[in-house]
Parts: sequence; C-alpha cells; structure tokens
Amino acid sequence: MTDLKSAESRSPASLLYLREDELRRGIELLFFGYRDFLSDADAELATLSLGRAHHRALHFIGRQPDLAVNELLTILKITKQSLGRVLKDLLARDLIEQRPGRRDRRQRLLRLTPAGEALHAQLLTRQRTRMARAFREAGPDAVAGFRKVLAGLIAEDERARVLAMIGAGN
Amino acid sequence: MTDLKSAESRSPASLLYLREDELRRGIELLFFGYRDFLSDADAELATLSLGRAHHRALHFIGRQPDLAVNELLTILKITKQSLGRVLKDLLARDLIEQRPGRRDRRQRLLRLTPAGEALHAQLLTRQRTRMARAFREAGPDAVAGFRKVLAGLIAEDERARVLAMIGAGN
DNA sequence: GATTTTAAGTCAGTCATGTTGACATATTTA
DNA sequence: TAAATATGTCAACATGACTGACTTAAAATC
Repeated sequence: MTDLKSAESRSPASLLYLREDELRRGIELLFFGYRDFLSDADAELATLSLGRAHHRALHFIGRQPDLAVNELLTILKITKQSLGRVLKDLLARDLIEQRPGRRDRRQRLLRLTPAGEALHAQLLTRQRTRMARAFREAGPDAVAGFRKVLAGLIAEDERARVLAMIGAGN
Repeated sequence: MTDLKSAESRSPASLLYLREDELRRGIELLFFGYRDFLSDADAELATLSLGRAHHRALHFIGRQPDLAVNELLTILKITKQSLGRVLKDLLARDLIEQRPGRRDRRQRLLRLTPAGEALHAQLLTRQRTRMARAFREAGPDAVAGFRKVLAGLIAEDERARVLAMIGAGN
C-alpha cells in the first residue's frame, strides 16, 4: 500500500480522510469476505457440476417448501428465463419437485426431494461452519453489528420485506 | 416464512436450533446486503457498457498506482486470461495506462488515466455514500463488529495478507 | 555465457449465468 | 366473456469466468 498515506502523515484536521478510508476498508472487506465465504460451497458445487445459481435456488426452496416460482423470482431478482434454466437442471437431477398449488392451480410450488434436502443440508452446514467460526471469534456484540450494518446496506424499498423474510431477530 | 418455526414454538432447550437460525440469518443477510450494495455501481457501469470485472480492476489500480499485473491477479484471484480481457477494454477506453517497471522491465505497471481517475472517484463516491449511510445508522460499535466478522470470513491463509493490504485499522 | 525461471500477453474453445423480446398455455379475476 | 396473472419456452446475445497451449522479453541462476 505504498500509495495509501497513513492518517498521521496528513493534516491533523483531515477527519474526512479518515472517514473515507474507513469506508474504503469496509467496502473492500465486504468484497474479500463475501468472496471467501462462498468458496467452500463453490468447491463442493463444482464437484457436482452445479453453480451458485443452483445453490441459491436450492437454499431458498429448502428454507421455505412449497415456494411459488414467483416468490423465488422476487427473492432472487433475476429473470424468469434465468431461473427457468436453473429449475430445469434441478428438476432433471431430482433435487427439486413441483406440484400445482391447491388454492391457485396456476402455481407450481417448489420443494426439495430427499436428495435435494441432503445436498441443501450439506451446503448449509459448510457455510454455517465458516460463519460460526467468524461469529465465535468476533463475539456476540460484533455479530449484532455485522447484522445491523448489512441490514442497512439492503435497498431501502426492499429492506422491510427482506428482513421480514429472513426472520424476526433483525 | 410459514415453514420457519419461531424459537418459542420449539422445545425449550433447543439452543442448537437458535444458533443455526442465527447463522442462517447471517448468511442470508450477507447475500442480500452484498447484492444491494453493488447495485448502485452496477447501474452506473451499465450506462458505460462496463461490468463488475472492470470495476474491480479499476478500483484496485486506483487505490495503488503502478500496480503490477501479477499483484492484481493475486488480489482478484482470477486467471490471467480473464484479467487480460478486462485490461484490454480499459486500455482501449483510455481508463488505464501501462508502463514498464524500472526495476524489472518485464513488468507492466498499471495506473489510471485522468478519465480513469474520474470514473474511479465517481464509483467510489457512490459506494461510500451507501456504506456511509449504513455505518451512520448502525453506529460505531456496529461498524467495528461488521469489520471483525468479515475479517473472520476471509480464508485463513489469505487473511493476514488481505488485512495488511486493506490497511492497519483492521 | 548459457539455461532456466518469471512476467506478461495471446489464441482458441468452453461454461455458467445473466439479459431482452416474443409468444403460448392454463387459470383466476373482474 | 374478457382481462390479468403464473408459468414456461424459444431464440439470441453479453459478461466473465475457466482450461490449455504457446510466445516474447527480461531477470535470475548455474
């Protein structure tokens, strides 16, 4: 970091600089933390010729069985066509199954098959292990702060909906 | 979340469940927070027909002028071929420039052109604005926790190097 | 000085995952 | 009955990753 001046080397009143530097560090930490957090699951998915897109669909179907396609689209914010390809793969590999909704028979409600449950559990366990280590090492106060800041990063017009979906504790 | 039972509805001693649920919330918050954090920059990049890959290269070149290609590869952890295409685009659009290293003339040191600086500053300001709002709303203790947990998510064999690169405050 | 290693670039092909746009079908709602 | 909705599908395309093979120039080593 030869180009990044230390705070001490600058004018004493450059609080703005300190602030900008703190924000830059937060931005970069988010990049590296996110990337490495996904690496465990990525490695496992690669052995199955599946990608992140499959993982995300599997995750949200697993956590909320009988999820409708439209709900999943709202969660993932991708196009119907993109999701369609992923669901097709997961169906072909017997990781998920569909059935028409009882109230609304246009809907195709999605749920995991036993094989899908197994994979979902395996991936989630891996991710929880890494997250658990970070939580444990950081301590409960840090965990609360982590969640608070991340919640603040969510788009304002989405935040209430997302936090409600994730669960009450936020 | 019809399928997610509240903690109260379960057996009193299910601390494991509480913990698993807390970890799941952290995982999901990271997903949504990261996605929405990038959305500002993505929108701006799209107007210029640039993508995230360009943004990342621009960011790390901007923060450390005269960066060698190899250093950038180490930071981004992508292949030379992938980076090559991105750098070619950025060079063609006069956003970065190269010059041979003085000590090692095999190296091509990368730096931003004035136009690159302008774009870099514009993108960084946008991202800082969103991060600043989240930091401000969450408070300083939360910010410390946010950083602590994210640092813990970085791959162990990378952590020291990454934290050193990001800056002392972590 | 000759050989090996390193830094960088390039060509070619592939894959995963996103996009737009147009359209089809079944079902529900107005 | 007509309109809106939920889903699926075809086609074409862009981005950004990958592997593998190879070249060139310069530095480091023997």
